[in-house]
Amino acid sequence: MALRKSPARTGKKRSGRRSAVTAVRMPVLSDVARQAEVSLTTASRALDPDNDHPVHERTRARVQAAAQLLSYRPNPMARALRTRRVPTIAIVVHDVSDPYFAEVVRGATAAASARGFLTVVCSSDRDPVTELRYVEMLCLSRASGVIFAGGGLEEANYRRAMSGYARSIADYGGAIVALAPRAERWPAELPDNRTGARLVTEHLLSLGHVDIAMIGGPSGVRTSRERELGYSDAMRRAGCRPRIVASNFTTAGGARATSAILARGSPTAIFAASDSMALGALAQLRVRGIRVPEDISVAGFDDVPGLEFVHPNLTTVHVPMAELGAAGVARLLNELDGEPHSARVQLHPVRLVVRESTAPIAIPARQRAATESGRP
Amino acid sequence: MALRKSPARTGKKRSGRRSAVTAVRMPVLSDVARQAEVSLTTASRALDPDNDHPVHERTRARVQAAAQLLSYRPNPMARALRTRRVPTIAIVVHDVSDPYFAEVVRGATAAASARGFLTVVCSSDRDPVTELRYVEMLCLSRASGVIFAGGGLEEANYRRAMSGYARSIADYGGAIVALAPRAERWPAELPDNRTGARLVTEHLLSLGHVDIAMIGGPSGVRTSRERELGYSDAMRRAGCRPRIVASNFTTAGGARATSAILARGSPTAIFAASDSMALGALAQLRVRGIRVPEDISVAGFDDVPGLEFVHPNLTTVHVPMAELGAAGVARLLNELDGEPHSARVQLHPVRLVVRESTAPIAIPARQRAATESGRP
DNA sequence: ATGCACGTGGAAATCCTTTTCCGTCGCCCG
DNA sequence: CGGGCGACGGAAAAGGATTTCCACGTGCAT
Repeated sequence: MALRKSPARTGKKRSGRRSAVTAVRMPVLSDVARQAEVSLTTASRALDPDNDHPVHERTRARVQAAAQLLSYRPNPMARALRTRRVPTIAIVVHDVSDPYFAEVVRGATAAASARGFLTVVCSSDRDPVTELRYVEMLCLSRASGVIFAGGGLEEANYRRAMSGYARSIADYGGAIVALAPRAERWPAELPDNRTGARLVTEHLLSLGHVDIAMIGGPSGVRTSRERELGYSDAMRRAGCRPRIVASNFTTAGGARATSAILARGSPTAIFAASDSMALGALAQLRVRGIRVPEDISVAGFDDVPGLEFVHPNLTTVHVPMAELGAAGVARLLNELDGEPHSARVQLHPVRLVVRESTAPIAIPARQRAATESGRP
Repeated sequence: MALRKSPARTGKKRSGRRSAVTAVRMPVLSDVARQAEVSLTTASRALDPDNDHPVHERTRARVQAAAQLLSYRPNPMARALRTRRVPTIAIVVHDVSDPYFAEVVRGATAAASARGFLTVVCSSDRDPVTELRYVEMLCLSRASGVIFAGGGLEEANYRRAMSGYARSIADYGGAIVALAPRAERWPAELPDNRTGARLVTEHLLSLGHVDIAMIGGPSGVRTSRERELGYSDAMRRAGCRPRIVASNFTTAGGARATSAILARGSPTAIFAASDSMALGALAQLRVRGIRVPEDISVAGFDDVPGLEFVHPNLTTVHVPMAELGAAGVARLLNELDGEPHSARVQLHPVRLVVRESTAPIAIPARQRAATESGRP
């Protein structure tokens, strides 16, 4: 927990370097007030639409004209100091270059910027310490809200620290929203992971597959668990035995997991808990000369952008990533405004997208016999 | 240019919601001063390693102990108000979900966070208006520095507005760094685009290709121009006629450009000015049943992560994206510290990465005859 | 006429840190 | 011994907006 003191040097060494031609000083509120011949107070009130103190319409117009004339913009730092909150929304992701998070971030920043909020993207690179450091920074700088795009850890120290920060954020009036299932009981906008996994699995089952292996996410991550649950449910309901090997949501991990699966007997279908891993599976199968979908069907999860350019086009579950990000921002703003909140967790529907990588099972006689007798 | 007034509502409506158990107020500097029995001034000086005012070692120790005891952290907003600068670095990209920018951002955020800076990622979605809006926000909030990861526009209004903001940033002591070639004469850390393009082209030429088409970037973007120049140079030096169709750096654009190229006669090799576009080319060639590299060789540019999982593995030019981001941060911090700056533009070497998508030309007799007689 | 409410506007406190300017003390030197 | 200087510490201003009181008039009711 020992954090570095305050490492951010603000470049104070060089103080005399500003451009020679002294630019006209940016106007401040008092300039506006003087120009409009009112007091600071009135100027502030006239310019703040949310302020409910009555200001005569004539006065307000005068002030606004003055502000316009001087092209005044309030100083965000002074405002932040006084209101004890900065109008920025932070998005904490595990990895910016993961296309899933990239999409979420895209949706969130667009929504935030449309409402005049800057967004800070913090990428923890899947390191809990880095993540906690970020969250502390955010606490200190009084970010209006924090959106956790990725799941949390179950580890005790992590959870304790995180709940401390969460309390502190709530104390100063900030809000928190999660976009992935977490142990903490925060407001959440979540994809319907379980249903999605059930849908893919049922799709594969309906194609005649029985031996369907799953590449799961890291254990201890709830998203993994939910997707695995959906898969297991469907499998068991169909009377098939689930078979999961854990991986880490990366393409390389997907490739490795595929090797592991093949080492223990080739299934006829592989369901990866994320598209990245499915891509790894595809690559691994190709180097082994196993055809998809002729020999093995492959399905992913997420429907990250660009999938239409991989071959074969991946069957997957569409998760509305950008929409999730935008919903997170909207939710955050609602919470900040103290509006009567909807249900704590809001589930976003997902849908199965069948493309080329899944096909009806080609049943060699040998294998049919095996599956029929193999389950007494 | 008309920007919305000050849309960031800071949630003032709900003011009485803070948690019932009044959390212990975060300690402020005066608490530390009282605890250590020194004045505010001394406390501030004792805690600031950069301050050169002498403080007795004993006093400093006492203050630091007090700060430790109270677990004091300076309030970033008050500090920012006073120093007129916030310790955040903004990275302006065209598109967060573009893997090229994602990598740059990853490198930059890692470097920045290691130095205690938060990074703001601003994604303009290739819209100049959005980009300008962001830059204005950054100006107002006095970001220490702005890194432009993408290129700028040549359009007059854009350039005028941008140079205004740049001046304003310089005025308050902020710094600007570019990671792509721009018209503005800012400090820059750039990939050696021209050499890279020359290298790929020479590679293709050395494989016997003569009819090499290039998929370029948008015209008016300097990165496009440089890469096109490297290609044209090499082509002309080899006595071959360059042939460029402009696209937009996206995968879809690459696919479209490929169609356009094929419509005007099939080359034996295609060089795309970015990997995204090369991926589009690969996809397009596949749907047309054209084999890579047997029928047509394809090369890209950037070496974005994950390329090892596409088939065939793409020959490309490796651009050190994360390194570029990190270098940008380092450069920015140097500028802020007013250190004697190195050359204004620092070129980062790139290197050719030959993989599977390029191969020696398979010369049908017909074609050889054509190329030999076709150029008198 | 006195009191009260209301609409309007202002003075000053507040947020918290950094920095400028000054004062004190001890010590050395001419 | 007076003056100057260096080391150290403090009071107060600055930074710019928001917000809490308070004041002043006007109109109305008592």
